[in-house]
Amino acid sequence: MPTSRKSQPSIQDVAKLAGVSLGTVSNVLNYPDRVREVTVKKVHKAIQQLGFVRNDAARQLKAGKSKALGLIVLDAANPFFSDLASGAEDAAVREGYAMLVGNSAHEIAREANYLKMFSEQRLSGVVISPVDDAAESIRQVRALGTQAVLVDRKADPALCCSVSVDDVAGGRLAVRHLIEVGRHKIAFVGGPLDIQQVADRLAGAKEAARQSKGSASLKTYRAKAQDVLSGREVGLAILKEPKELRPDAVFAANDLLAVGLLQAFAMQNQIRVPEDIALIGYDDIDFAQATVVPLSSIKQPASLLGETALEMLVDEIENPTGHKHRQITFQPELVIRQSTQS
Amino acid sequence: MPTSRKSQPSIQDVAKLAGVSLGTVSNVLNYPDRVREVTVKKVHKAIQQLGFVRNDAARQLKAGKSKALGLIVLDAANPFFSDLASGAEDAAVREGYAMLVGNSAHEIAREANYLKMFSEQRLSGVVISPVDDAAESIRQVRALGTQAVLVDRKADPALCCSVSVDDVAGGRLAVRHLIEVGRHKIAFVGGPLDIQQVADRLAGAKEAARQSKGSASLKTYRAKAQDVLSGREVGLAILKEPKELRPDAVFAANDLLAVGLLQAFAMQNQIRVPEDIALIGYDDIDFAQATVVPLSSIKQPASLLGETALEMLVDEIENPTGHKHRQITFQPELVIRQSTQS
DNA sequence: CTCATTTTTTGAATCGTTTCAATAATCTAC
DNA sequence: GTAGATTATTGAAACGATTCAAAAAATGAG
Repeated sequence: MPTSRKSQPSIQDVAKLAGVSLGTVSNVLNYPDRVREVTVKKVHKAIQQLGFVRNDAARQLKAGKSKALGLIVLDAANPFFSDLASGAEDAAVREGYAMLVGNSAHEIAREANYLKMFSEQRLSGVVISPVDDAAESIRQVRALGTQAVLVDRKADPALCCSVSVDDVAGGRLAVRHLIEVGRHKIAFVGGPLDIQQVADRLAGAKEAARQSKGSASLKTYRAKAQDVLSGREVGLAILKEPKELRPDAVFAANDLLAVGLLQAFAMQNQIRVPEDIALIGYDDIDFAQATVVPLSSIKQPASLLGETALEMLVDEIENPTGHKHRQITFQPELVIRQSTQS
Repeated sequence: MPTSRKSQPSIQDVAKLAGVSLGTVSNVLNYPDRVREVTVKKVHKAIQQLGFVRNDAARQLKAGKSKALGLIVLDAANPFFSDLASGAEDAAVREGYAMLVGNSAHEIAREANYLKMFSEQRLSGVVISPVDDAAESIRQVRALGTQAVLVDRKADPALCCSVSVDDVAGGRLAVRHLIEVGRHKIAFVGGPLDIQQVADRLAGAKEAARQSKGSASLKTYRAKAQDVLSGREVGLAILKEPKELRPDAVFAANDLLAVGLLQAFAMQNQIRVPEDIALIGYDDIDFAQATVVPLSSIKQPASLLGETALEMLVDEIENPTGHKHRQITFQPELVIRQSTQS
């Protein structure tokens, strides 16, 4: 049986073989109880024989809309976002939707590209953790009747729903904890400050430092990106500083950075964690508790974020009248492990 | 400007507004140099004004095939597969294809569901790390003219291309290394043995043990799944054994399991790694070097696997005559870190 | 067996593109 | 100024499913 080169069978072919009209085949596929049982059987047999598979493009063209949802995440390699995605995916399947995932990798062009793709495919809705503030993109997508929900980022209530975590509170929690365990020279290590999440965490950190009434200082180290490698780079830079100038505590804007810092500190064996430098991360990814020194972290309910966002999206799609945009904000949670215990 | 409820503008509407025929609009979209520049401008203006977005369903219906590829991975939460996926995605973008990713989570039903979805969407091709041997599914997808390539699993050369890593060699490398550093009572910790990768790694491990001429024994611990949690469970089970019966080395079928084992050992502080038990994992994920005790591992070129698979797929699609199925096998590599150094 | 009612089945029209042969417009050379 | 060549534009047909009003078949009541 050579791979058949001829074009694939259509509903017409099935109808002919089964000896019924094409309308009937369509009914068998979509409303089986409108069709007599003998007929259903005949049609199924023909479908089997021809290896017929529904052409989704034709179906969607007629329907005008696809029963699929999109998700665009900032960084697919970050476990925080895989968790978020899997929460969203489970919810989508539960609600009877398929789900397409795109990875913008913090690049506006890639994000735009996915949005365009999703628009062209006439998806019913999109959950997006936006690179920038995305207001314009959202408005455009909306104009096409594609609903949108922001995740991991607060939205303008006039614009759309959003599900986020209070990053300012998270930053405050982290630094307040470092101060409580007796540290004074605190460093913040974070990626580009035009990432809203990073800026917010820094703002919270600054606030906590301010509230210490001068007992704690906060210095900022810029990381190139939000990954392990960048963390390691900053770690090596800190190692190069004279001992007395080094911070005695570091708050990393996410766990990947914290892991990188830890690697650098451990690699050279010159800085002990937490004795010389206490270290706290953000996200509480699964690996945080398995690191050289188990990592304290600020926990975000990643999977719940995805799930909630998806459910708001489905509500907006299925109940367009009477839907009101809501901004849900979860509170982060401090998880203390060895890296901040003296 | 309220979210317009009326149906979206079509190429017809654009044509009318621009005062040209619909064929011309189509040409502007697809073959701009066939159209006079003034006309192009008129049309673009109309597109802008109406906020026209191409309907992909209609386009695909006409084309009969979509310029998108699919990827189905076994476990999206495993960094090995995120790396593989990102390698594949980069290659896809480079070749001018879009890419849809599905996560089968080791469940045959989910895999089948994605395959069906992909078939209905008439994707040009699919890269799949199959749950089972997938021969039947592949044949079916093929019958529809969708090309397929297996990844992380060797395929029957008569069936399709595949890109994999020699897991037997990997298992051998791991156990041989454990023996070389002086261990004798070796344990293999792995998920269900009907996962081919696990079975192969075990086979390699057994072979290495056999070659030691009785100096090393191999005991197998079954893990429920291939994740951190299951690893921790097995770790706790090992902790419960009387000291003298415990293995002095463990080979975990992947790094997630190894991380879990490490957590269990460290948590109770009763087993020192590597002094009491040497530990080696598999995959060499990014986190392996950041664990409590940096983890020795067997490195697989994850991103390269994805990239290569995708390129074979594209070759098969764009050059169907003259394409010959190939089975590429990469060799794994031993990475020694502290967890196996006495 | 007939008429009324209900259940099945039919097939033309539709969705929004792309394609392509036919036509129109423009350019070139003399 | 015009025939001939070239370039630009046109619009009907096609892709394959779904829909729905109308026709046909089955069922029921008398």
